Amino acid sequence: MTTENSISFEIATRLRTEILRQRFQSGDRLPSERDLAARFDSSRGAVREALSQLEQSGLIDIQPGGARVKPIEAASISVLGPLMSLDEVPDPALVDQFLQTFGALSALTAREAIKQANDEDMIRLRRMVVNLNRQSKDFESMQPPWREFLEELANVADNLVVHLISNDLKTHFVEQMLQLGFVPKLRKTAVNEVLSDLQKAVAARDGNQAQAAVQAYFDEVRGAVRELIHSRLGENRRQAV
Amino acid sequence: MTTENSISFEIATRLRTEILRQRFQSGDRLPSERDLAARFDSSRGAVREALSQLEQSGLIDIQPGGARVKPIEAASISVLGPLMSLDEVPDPALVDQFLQTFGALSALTAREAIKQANDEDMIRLRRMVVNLNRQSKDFESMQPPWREFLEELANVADNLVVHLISNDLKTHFVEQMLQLGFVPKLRKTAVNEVLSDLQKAVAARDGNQAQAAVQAYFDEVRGAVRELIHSRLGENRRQAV
DNA sequence: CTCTATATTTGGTCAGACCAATTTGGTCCG
DNA sequence: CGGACCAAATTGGTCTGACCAAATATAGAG
Repeated sequence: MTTENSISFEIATRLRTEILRQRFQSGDRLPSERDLAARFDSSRGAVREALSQLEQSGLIDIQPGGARVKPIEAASISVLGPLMSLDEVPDPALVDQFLQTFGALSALTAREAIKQANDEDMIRLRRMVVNLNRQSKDFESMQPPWREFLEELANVADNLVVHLISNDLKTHFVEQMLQLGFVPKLRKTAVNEVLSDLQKAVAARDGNQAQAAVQAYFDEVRGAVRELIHSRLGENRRQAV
Repeated sequence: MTTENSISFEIATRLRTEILRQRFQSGDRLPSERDLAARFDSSRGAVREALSQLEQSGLIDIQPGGARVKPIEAASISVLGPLMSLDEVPDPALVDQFLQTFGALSALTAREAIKQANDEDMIRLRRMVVNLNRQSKDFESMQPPWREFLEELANVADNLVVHLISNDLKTHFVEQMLQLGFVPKLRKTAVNEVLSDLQKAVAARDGNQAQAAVQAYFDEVRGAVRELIHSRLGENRRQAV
């Protein structure tokens, strides 16, 4: 974004973090706008803009009488980014849920893309899958062609709902993963099998099989990422001692 | 929500509608805050709160020099509700995409719920599936037990990411469907087959099979809803003539 | 202790002002 | 004619101070 340097954005960020860190019980009243303005050494207008954002993301409920904190479960998906950035190393369970979800949506996209593709699309997709199989089966070298493949699937499937969700999901996530130098170690034999299935599915134009294969790939990534985060958390714990 | 009666909310709603109706080309500059305040007969503060919301939902980009409209594809999932409410009868393609997506997430939830359920959970789930099968196979009578079943699955799976997405997806959608008196006509034999598969899957604790069955059910609903919307659109066209 | 009436607090909105950055318009030069 | 440059107008970002109506808290009466 571009307006991230404004005071209201800063206030929203700090309040959001406090809420996500459970500094407030659900149902608690937030300090009044005037108090917040004083605390952040700014004006009511800036605070109101920040609160307006937090309300739209479902974290608070503004009423005459006071703003009340809502449970995290009531929030919108837009809080996922901030939620994963709370600590240096994100919550493993949350990352796993993210990958599950992103995998399911990608798999759906694959199914629908194959269902709706025209001949040219299929040619392109087949070529990309073959290319995927050519790469050595480590995460680093497979990432770019996978990304390309998923984007092409999304183009063909042309599902706006999934697209919009992906906008929210990818925000902050990929960058945080990369920033941590994430290189999950995939099990090559398993990945080979998945890719083989995927290639067959695309060749035979079998949407359901392609869906299963894509999901299986993400499940592989999930397992590798889980291990990686746990070892990372172990390191941090050792450093802390 | 509770603050939907404010001026800033009204301004945001009207501007959002105009943007979604493509009244502005992507990249166009929005009128200045002062102009908008004059046009809506209000103050800059109210307009700024509205614009702040629109920016958070990814519809515009506020910069010194002016606010610019972004392409809809860049928006957040929170625009889905307004997007489907643009016309009295929502865009069939969009509804189909919604059901695809919701179905895929529900199917994922089923898989993970069965994977993580303890013995008590499984007993409850099995009972609910049997109960599902007892109902007559029309949409109206199956809706409540399905809803209950899906909620239970979500409780067991406990996937916050899917939960947050569902918050956004369900907003405005269900009510609009109900408001239209939507009663899709399911193909009973197909539904029976799906439910039978689902029951077997839950009995055998086969997550993947349950996932496939749930998805198949949603695909059935998709087909029925598609027909229904098309006939509804036909009626409207006839009325218009 | 309960209930009511009053005073205070809170959000909703507005008007007006200042600053810094951008945009715009015009001018001058090649 | 075209491009570079500069000044003026515009725009967003922020603050101050004010008023209203609704909600809340408080004190007092029963």
